[in-house]
Formats: sequence, C-alpha cells, structure tokens
Amino acid sequence: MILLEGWAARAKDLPSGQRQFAEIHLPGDFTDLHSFTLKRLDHDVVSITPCLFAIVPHERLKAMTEKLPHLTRVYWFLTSLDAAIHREWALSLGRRSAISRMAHLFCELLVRLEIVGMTDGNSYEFPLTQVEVGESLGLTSVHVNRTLQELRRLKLIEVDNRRVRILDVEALKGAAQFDPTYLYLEKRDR
Amino acid sequence: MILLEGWAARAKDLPSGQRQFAEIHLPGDFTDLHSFTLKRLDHDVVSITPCLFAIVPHERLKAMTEKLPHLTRVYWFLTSLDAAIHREWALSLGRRSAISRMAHLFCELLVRLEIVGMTDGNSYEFPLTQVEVGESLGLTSVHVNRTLQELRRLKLIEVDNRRVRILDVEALKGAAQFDPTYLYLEKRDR
DNA sequence: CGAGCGGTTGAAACACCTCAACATTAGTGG
DNA sequence: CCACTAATGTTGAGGTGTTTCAACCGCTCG
Repeated sequence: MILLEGWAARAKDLPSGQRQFAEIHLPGDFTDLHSFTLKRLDHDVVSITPCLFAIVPHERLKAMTEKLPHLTRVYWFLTSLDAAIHREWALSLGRRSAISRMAHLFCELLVRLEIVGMTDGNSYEFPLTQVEVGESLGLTSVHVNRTLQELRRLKLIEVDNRRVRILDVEALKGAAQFDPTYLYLEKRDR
Repeated sequence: MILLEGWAARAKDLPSGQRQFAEIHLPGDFTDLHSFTLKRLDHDVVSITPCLFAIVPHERLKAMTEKLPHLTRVYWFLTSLDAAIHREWALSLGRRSAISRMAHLFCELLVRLEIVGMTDGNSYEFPLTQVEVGESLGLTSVHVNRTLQELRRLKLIEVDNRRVRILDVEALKGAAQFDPTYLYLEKRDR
C-alpha cells in the first residue's frame, strides 16, 4: 500500500494495551513494502487521519524482481530507509530526554514534509493527538503536554489547531541533536 | 560482511558520547547487507568480541539482483528481518520496564542462538559487559547491575563468568511479554 | 606490581509516571 | 441550531523507576 493522502503509523502493541509507534508515514510512503518479503507483518499500520492508499499486488512486485533489477534495488532501498528511521527512533527512545525526543520528531517531520511539499516555510499541519505523540516518543500523554509547553516556553515552536510552527529551526535542531543524514536525502534527490 | 565468528552490534552515537545499540549480531548474520542499497551506513558496526567476517563485494550483490531474483528476495528478506528486530527494540525502549526489557533481550538471544546451535539447553555464552547491556537497553550500567540482580533474585536467570543460564524460560518470557513472531522463525526453517 | 577494566554498592536527585479532576473542543442526534 | 457526549487537552499532587555521583572491590594483563 502506497500512502497517497493522510498520515499513518507503524504501531506495535503490548498485551497490556500499551502501544509504541516505530515510524510515522506521510504521503508518498510505501507503508508496507516489507510485507513483500516478510509475507506477514509484525506490527499494525494505523491511520492517524483519513487515508487514501494505492494498492500494489505482491505479484507485481515479484514480476519486478524478475525483470527490473534496477527498480528492485530502488524499492529495496526504500525498506532500508525505513530501517534507518527505526534505528534513529531507537536512539531517541534509549538515549534522548523527552524534550530532545520531541524536538527530534518535529525536525524529522519538517524535513520529510518538505520533500513532499507539505510545509509552509517552517510550519506544517500536524494531525497527531498528544496521546499519539506519546506513542511515538514512548511517553505518557500527560508528559507530552508538559514537554510541549516547555518547547513553547523556550520559543522553539508554536502549536495551535493541528498546526506546528517552528520558530527557531537551528535551536530546535540543536535541542534534538538532529543530524538528517539518516534520512538519506542525497539518494532521494537523484 | 557476514559475521562468521563472534558477536557484534549496530551502534548509534549521540554527540554527547552516549551510545545506543539497535541490534546485536550473532554468527550467521549479514551485518551490513543494507549498505548495498544505502551505500553509506547511518550507524557503526562494532565488535563485542573478536570477530571473523566474510566479505561479499557489492558488485557480486548487484550481479545477484540481475540474475538471481529468488536469491535477491531472500537477501531482501534478511534486511526486512533486521528492521523487524529494530521495531521490537523500539517497543522495548519505549514501553517496557528495565526488568522486562532485559528479560526480553535474554529471550531473543536464546531463540536466535538456538538457531545457530550456540546454546547448551537454556544456557549460552554471553560476552556483553554491563555497559554494553545498558547500551542495548537504554539504561545506565549501574541500573543494569541492579536489574540483573533482580532477575537473579526472582530465580529467572543465573549469570556467571560470561555465561547466562535461564532457570525458568516460561517465567522469563512472561516477564518479557516475549512473542517471537517478530523473528520470523517459520521463514528461516524452510 | 601497578594500572585499568568490569562489576558492585549507597545516597541523593530528578525525570517521568500515576491518578484524578477539570476545561475545551469536536462530533452527533434531535 | 442546540444539547449532549465523547475525545482531547490541561493542571496539581504525589509516587517511583532510573540516573547521577562517588567510592570501592576483584581480576586480568602488561
């Protein structure tokens, strides 16, 4: 499934009902390309907003691997990029503070939304609830609320009505220790 | 590089020097197969013990994608499996307690070491230092030490001299909320 | 024999969570 | 269009899991 419109996420659940996102999907993302090789997914793909998907049958992908090695490598690259994002998130979850993790999420989304032309300067639509931000960052929604206030107090971002405005990109990147090389922008630009 | 002997890990660093592992590599693992599509890695591959590697040149992999679509899909599957492990680790880091995370790590290693015949019943060599366990679990080495003592106190594991013995596998899996489906054992058995 | 690494311990600090209440916004049916 | 309800966001107080810092121990290795 290729996400054409809307936001989605890769979510894993614990028996207790706790949920953790491993990646947020934006328009243009192939949300479950890895299911071609895995056959079955180890996680859910959940919609954050209403979504529109294009469906690519696995038989078509199999035919691609038989006849189009170059395209196969490009698609393989896409799944490797998802893994790179998972690793960066693991770094966030394991080693960054709540405020740094949140700053990092806003930086990643700014860069990725710019690629697909969904930003307006340093501002973008941000449809996640605070519960969902918590599920991305491994925090409770209560702490998300307070951390968000802290980012506002530091004049790094403004949030109102499902929209984020980044007031000081460099300072936000600094707070996040954000290094976008894990997004492999150079390969996408080609 | 295919790891033939020894243990290694995928590590990411923060400018502060803090380090987080995203996966532990055991003999048989293709430690950097994703570099074939990414060209450059977003992380380090670090050795935990002295290691022996086999080298596969990227030209050979490219030739594989041109002529051996089935093998290409198998190798693609291997990189998707790494991503599945990253996701499970993200779930651990975001939502599991220290003791549950540690129990989960020991469960994962038991299953993966069994596959390559490196277990002796429910016991296996475990060469990680407590600092490295902390880098896997997003904890300080001090807390690793205390959590390890707690697992011992609960009679779930014994640790001595670089070797782990799991005393109660079912109880350990319960503490970890361990569900091995993310390791895709059924695909490896074929 | 000395140095360094890995492991262990205690005390204090703190980041984040829990629980509970309440405010605000959005959605739905009448 | 209003009334009702549910979902989302906000706040306070208190608790707890994990970190920090510092000291010390035992082992290995040069």
